[in-house]
Amino acid sequence: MADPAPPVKRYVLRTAAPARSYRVDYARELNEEQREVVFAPEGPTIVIAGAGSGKTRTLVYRVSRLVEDGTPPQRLCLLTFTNRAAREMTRRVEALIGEDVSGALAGTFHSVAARLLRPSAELLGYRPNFSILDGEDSKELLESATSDLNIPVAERRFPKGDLLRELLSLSVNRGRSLGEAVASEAPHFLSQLPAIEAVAKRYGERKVRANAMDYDDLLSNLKRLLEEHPEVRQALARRIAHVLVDEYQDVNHLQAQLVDLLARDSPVRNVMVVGDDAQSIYSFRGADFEALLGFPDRYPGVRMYRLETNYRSTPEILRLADASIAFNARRFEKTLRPTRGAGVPVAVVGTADVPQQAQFVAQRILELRDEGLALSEIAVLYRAHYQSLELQMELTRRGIPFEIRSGLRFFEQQHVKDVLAFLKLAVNPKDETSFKRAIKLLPKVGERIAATFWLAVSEAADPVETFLALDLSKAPAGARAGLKGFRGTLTALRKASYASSPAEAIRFVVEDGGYSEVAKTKFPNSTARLDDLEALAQFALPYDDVGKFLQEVTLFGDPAGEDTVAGEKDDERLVLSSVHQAKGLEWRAVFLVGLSEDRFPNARACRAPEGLEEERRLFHVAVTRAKDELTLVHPLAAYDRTGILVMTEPSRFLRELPGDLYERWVLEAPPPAPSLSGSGAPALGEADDPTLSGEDDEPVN
DNA sequence: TTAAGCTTTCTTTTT
DNA sequence: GAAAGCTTAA
Repeated sequence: MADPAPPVKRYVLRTAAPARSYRVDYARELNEEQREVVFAPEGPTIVIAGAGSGKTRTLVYRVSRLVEDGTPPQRLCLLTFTNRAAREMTRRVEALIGEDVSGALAGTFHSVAARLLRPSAELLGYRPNFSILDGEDSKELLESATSDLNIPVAERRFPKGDLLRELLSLSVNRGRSLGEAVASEAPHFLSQLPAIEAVAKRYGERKVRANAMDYDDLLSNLKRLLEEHPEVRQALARRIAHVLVDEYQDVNHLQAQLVDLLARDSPVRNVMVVGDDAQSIYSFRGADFEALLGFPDRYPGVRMYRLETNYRSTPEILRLADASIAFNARRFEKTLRPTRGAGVPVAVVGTADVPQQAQFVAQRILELRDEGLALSEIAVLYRAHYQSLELQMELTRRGIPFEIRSGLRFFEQQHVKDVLAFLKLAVNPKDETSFKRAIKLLPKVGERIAATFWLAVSEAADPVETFLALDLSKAPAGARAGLKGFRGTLTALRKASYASSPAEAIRFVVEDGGYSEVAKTKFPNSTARLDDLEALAQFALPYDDVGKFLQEVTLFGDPAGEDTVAGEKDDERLVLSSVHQAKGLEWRAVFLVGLSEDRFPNARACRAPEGLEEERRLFHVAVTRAKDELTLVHPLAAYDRTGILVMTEPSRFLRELPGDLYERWVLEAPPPAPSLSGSGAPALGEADDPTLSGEDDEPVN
C-alpha cells in the first residue's frame, strides 16, 4: 500500500527584477496621470489630454522613457502638426536624457511624407527632385488648367482657383469624392461638376508633368506608396517600433489612414495618439475629430488615458472654460481640475465701439506693465486678423512694441515667392508654375506670352534648356530685351556654384537678375521688401543645397518665428495673434477681443454643419491660453461691410455663461479736468453708473 | 494684350 | 495693410 503521491506545485524562481534605474526621475517629475501614460505598455494607446494638462511634457517623457528603455531613436516616428512642435519636443528629449535623437523620424505629416517619398519617387512616376507647390502655386496651376480646357468662365460663373483648390483639397483629405466636396461646400456649382472634375484631372496631369506635388499629394502619394508597394511598407514597419501622434484631434481622414498604414504590419501596433477633442479647430482643412472618437473602434484592445489636471490657469478661468464647452453636444466628457489657488475674476468688458476697445486694451496693458508684468507675458487674441487693425494703430500711437502672429506669412509674400521661383526653376526645370511666375515679371510679358513660351518648351526633357536655345526673333518686340536678360539669369543660376549656395543665388536674382528693379515698380514699399529679401538670403546662408533649402522653406514656414537672424530675441513685446495660431501657447494675461455675435462666433463658419460647436471649441482654446488674468472684450458697435456703424450684440459665448463666472466691467468717461499726469486716462471699475455710450448696456445674460 | 489705377474685400490656414 | 478684381487707357 503505497502512499499516494503528494500533489505537486510548481514554483518558479525568478531572478530579482533589477530595479530599473533611469537617468530621469520619472516618479518625481510627473503626476500620477502622466506617469501612467509614460509607462503605458506596448500596444495601441489613446490619451485624452485637456488644455494645460502637460500634454507635451508627457509626450516628451514618454519618448525619453522609450529611449532609456532601449528603443533606438531612429526607430521612433513622432508626428506633429507644426515643425516647431517637433523641434521643441526633440530638443526637450535631448535635454532630458542627454542623447542625440535627431535620427528619429520626427516632424509634420507633410515633412515626414516628403522625406519618405524622395527615395521612392520613381515608383510613383516622379523624379526625386520633385517640387512642392504651396497653396498659391496650386491655385495658379488650377487656373491655368481651367483656361486650358477653354471653359467659358464668362458665360457661366465657374469656381476660381482658390475655391477649386479648397474643394480638391477637402475631397482628398476627407477621402470623399470631388462631387461630395462640391455638394457640401459650393452646391451652387454642382451643375458644373463635370467641368470641375475635368479641371481636377488636368491639374493632376500637369502636376506630374511638372514633377511637382502639392501639399495633399505628399500625403496621398505616401498612402499610394504604402498601399501599392508592400515591400516599402514592410521595410518601414520593421524600422519603426513606435508611432506617436500629437494633436490627434486635428488629424484628417487621410492622415489617420496613414497612421493606420504605418501600424498595419506591426504585430503589436505601438501607436500612441494624444489629443483633446475640445480643441479641434481645423475642420475647414478637413480635420475631423471623428478619427479621435473612433480610434478605439479601429484599434481593439486600445488603452485609454486621460490627463485632466490643469497646471496652467486659475480656477476662475477653468470654471468658465468648462462651463462654456459644456454647451457642446459632441465631445468626450471631461473636467479640468485646477491645481492653482484662487485668482482674480474673469473680466467681461463692453466698449462703445472698436476704437474704444483698442483704447481700453492698450491702457490696461500699460497698467499691467506698470504692475510689473512683462509685455511678453501678455497676448491679445482675436478671431480674424482684420480685428487687430485698430489695435495695431493704437499700440503704435502709444509706443507699445508688439509682434503679430497672424496674417500673411513671410514665405507667402509676393516678393519672396518671386525670387524663390527662380531657384525652384533651377532645381526642377519642369516646374511650370515657377517658370510662368518668373517670366511674367518681365515688362510686357503677361499671362498670354508666358503660356505661349511654356507651350513651346514644356514637352522637352529639360524645358529650361530648350527655352534658353529658343529663337526669340518671333517674340513681341517690347519683350525681347527683357527675355534676353531673363535667359542670362537662368543660365547663371544653373551653375553648380549657385546650386550649392541658396544665399548667393538669392542675392544674384535680386541684384544681377534685376529683381530689385521689378520690386521698385511693383511695390510702393519696395525698400522694406528688398530688406526682406536680404533677410531671406541671410536665412539661407547655412544651407549648402538649394533643393534642400527650398523644401524646408515650403514645408517649414516662417523664419521670423525662431532661429532666424540671431540676437534679436526681443522678448519685451506684446503678442497679437489669431486664436488659431495661439493654440498650444500660454500667457499670464490674455485679452480676447471682438467678442460680438457674428464675429466670434463667426457668422460664416456657423453655416457649416457643426460650425457653431467648432467656434465654441475655438473660444475654449482662447480662454484656456490665460494663466492668471483673462479679459473678454466686446464692442457694442462696429462697422459692417458697407461701412455703416451698426449695433453689435455680445457674443452668445458670453451671453450663455452663468453670471457668477465673471465680473462685468463698465467703462467711464475720463474726468473732465484735463491734466497731464501720467495716469490721465479714464478710470475703470465696477461703476454702477455707466456714462459712456448711453444706448448700450444690454445686460450680458 | 498689358498695365495702371481705382475699388473692394478680408475666417480661420500647423502643411 | 495687402491683395484681388474691375475698368479704362495705351
